[in-house]
Amino acid sequence: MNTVYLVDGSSIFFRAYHAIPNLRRSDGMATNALYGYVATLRSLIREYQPRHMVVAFDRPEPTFRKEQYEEYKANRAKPPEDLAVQIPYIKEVTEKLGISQIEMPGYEADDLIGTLAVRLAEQGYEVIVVSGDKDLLQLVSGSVKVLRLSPNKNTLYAESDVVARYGVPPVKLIDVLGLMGDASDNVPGVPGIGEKTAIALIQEFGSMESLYENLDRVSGTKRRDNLKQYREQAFLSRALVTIKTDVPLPLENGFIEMRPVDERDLRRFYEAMEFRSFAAELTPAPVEEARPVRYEIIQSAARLADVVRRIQEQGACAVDTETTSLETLDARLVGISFSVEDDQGWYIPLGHSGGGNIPREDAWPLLKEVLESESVRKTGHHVKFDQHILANEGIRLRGLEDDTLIAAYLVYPQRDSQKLDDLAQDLLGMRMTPITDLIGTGRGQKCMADVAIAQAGPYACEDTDAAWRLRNVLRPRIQEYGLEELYRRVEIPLIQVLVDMERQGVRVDTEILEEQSRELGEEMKSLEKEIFQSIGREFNLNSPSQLAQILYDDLKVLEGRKRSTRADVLEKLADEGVPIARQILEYRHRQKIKSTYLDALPRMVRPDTGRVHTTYNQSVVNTGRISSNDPNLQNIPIRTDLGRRVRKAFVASPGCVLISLDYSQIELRVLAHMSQDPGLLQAFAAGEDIHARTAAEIFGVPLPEVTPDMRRKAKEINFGLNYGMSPYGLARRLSISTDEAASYIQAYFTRYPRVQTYMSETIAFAQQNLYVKTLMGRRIPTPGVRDSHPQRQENARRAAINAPIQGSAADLMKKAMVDVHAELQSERGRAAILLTVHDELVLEAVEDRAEEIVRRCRDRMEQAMRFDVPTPVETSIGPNWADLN
DNA sequence: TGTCTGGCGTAC
DNA sequence: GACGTACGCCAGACAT
Repeated sequence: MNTVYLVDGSSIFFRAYHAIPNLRRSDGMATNALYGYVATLRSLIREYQPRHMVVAFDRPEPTFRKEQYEEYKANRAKPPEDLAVQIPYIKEVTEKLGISQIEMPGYEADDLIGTLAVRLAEQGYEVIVVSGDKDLLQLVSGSVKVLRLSPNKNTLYAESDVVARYGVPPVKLIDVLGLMGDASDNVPGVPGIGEKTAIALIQEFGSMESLYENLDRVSGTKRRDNLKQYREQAFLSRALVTIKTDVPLPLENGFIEMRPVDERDLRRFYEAMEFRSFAAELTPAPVEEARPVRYEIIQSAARLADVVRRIQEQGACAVDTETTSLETLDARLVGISFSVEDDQGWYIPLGHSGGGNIPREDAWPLLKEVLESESVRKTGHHVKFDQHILANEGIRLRGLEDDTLIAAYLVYPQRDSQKLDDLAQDLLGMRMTPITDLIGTGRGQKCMADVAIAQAGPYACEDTDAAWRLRNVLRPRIQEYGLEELYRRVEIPLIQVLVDMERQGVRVDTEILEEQSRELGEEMKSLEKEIFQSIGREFNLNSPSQLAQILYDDLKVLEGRKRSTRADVLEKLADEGVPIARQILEYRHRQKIKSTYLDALPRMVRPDTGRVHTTYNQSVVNTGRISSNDPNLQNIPIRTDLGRRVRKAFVASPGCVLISLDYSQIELRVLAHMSQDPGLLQAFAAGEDIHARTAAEIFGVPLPEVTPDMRRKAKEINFGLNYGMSPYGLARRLSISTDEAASYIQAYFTRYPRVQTYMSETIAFAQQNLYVKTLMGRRIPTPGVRDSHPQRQENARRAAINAPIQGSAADLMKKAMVDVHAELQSERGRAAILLTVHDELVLEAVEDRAEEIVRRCRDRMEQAMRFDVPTPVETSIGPNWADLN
């Protein structure tokens, strides 16, 4: 039976606050309401094992009832401070318990519950409303029951129980309450009419309407007079106690499902709150060795042939490699493990130093039958790494179906660890052997090749066992969250694209870098000398704290508590006529370029190929972007001439050219599409200069009369839009007053009203769900949007505005990469993707193929996703990265 | 000697 | 302080 529990969170924690007199954390923070709330939910979960549950909360803002009746709840004191401090934690723990929560300004929890109850009952659910409050009994119907909690025993009210207790059916309760009033909410009712009389009257007349039509039949003069005199008040009271069942609630698919609990995270929370008994229950039971595992070490080619047959029969397996190191391009294969069932695994030793391996010539053909077969569907954790290892051995992994790292990144983006061990622990309750148990730590660390096979085998099998089981846990979630397309069509195929890009690398001319480094080194030396001379002593120019001492304490050209020496502060100082400020800036800029790029990059070039091979990370950036490290090739300078020269060292191979393909104004276009603002859509459809168009709109002049300065301002506004721009931020960027900046923003939103609507809807969604979504359904957590700290909440709101835009642009680029990669397969090595820099792809191609490749790849990029605006791609061809664009 | 944090600055 | 997302360098503090 599909039963959904709708919990009145506010009533539960208010009751807990009063029921539990004094409970505090050792730092003094009150935790009584929180404790009672958690205890209630825990017992609810333990007793009923619900699969669907939602908790609703009241909001602090006045509700529509207050508008109807000024005195509504006027008797309620402001919640005491030691209750208020607990509210954020109540929301936090609800999230951690895997329960969705809902609240909406202007409505009470009752109304949200009422609406959900009606809607879910229509969908065929059995609804159980959980509350300590009697008002909710009016919702009871054939498919809605109310569970009233009380310390001694919980009482479930079906329709007949309501009649038995109150003498009227649930729908008549509002009439009863309207007459008798509700002292706790300051609802007046009719004077002199209490519960007994109200029930009797409604039993006799059936409703308030019919009571008033037949007023002359009511006994007792005084009572009749009161009813007559307070007629309006009676109807108002009934309106006030009537729970709304038509609140406009956006209801996400899967919203009512209970999510799996991250026990480690929950335990940390309980520990922080000092709920020791709750925490203790979560401590993993001392490893249940009872679980029998069938892990086998494969010692002969004949047995390996059996294993291969078994995997082929199954048509799917988890796979993992053991290697000599973590250096993707240098590591060698030590062994491979496979799993095809829970608690099962095979380990195939191939490169252990002590012997006992299956000989290469026997193993490779058999392994390839599995690994290179499309029809054997593979699962792994962080498969990009294994693909590199196998590629190092000349094996190309095909038939990849699941990467549990990527799946977990999509399904649980809020987790702080997506490591296999942690996922297995938290999602499967499986405690895995740390690798350090095998190879040790620190200086004495061994290589996996030197670990005995008998030890390595079970360890390796655990990995595939865990990956196999995780796959089965994660798959339904991918489905349920509507992430199938993103996962199967984009993220999984992208893995191979990134493997190829990383292996390809990009050619870097170290001589160019070394020459520039020498040049900057000399300039820095003389700048340093000049600075020391004018100050009169030497110090470490690279040390912000020493520099602050000079500027704030010695020269006293700066003052303030923050003692910042940031570029914008020095910039201002230079404008005020302090010459060393400019010199320090010049020095800093050179130091940055030299240390981060000119000197660091040559060290990363592989001497055998003359190329650098970055690592792309597909599962770190919150918004879904890819990041790059070792080295980071996504922040190579371009803004200043000095920095831009670094790009001259990124060169094409002989006979080849570099190609740049970049999406123009992609984030603004995404914004146009997502907000559906007519002005923006039209401007992009018409192919206008978007900044000039924005300027014309904001400043109210015809397009031809837009001055360069107007356009510059409009450009900053467009830029700031993505970032949840504040008047202050814009004012600083444009060096204008905050008031002026505010008026520009105001003007913008007047001309592009849907943009503003879109932004407030995004924030409302984030506050409702604690995440936002991209066009492809990627979820981006926004945990801070309910933070009680105003600054932190403000920051989180800006992040929530930016996330769908940045994230949707990332979806697009990832899809485009998959498409472009497919397009280039026919070139058989004559062209390759080298770099991805968020809205730009850099390719390398043999010179005489370049023109055609540009054309084909541009088309693929422009068509990668359907948008309501064009997504044009700008292209260029050149001998090095500096000469592109 | 290694590891972590804060300040800073590069990219989109 | 004050507009989003990353990565990496350096100095300086601290642990080993």
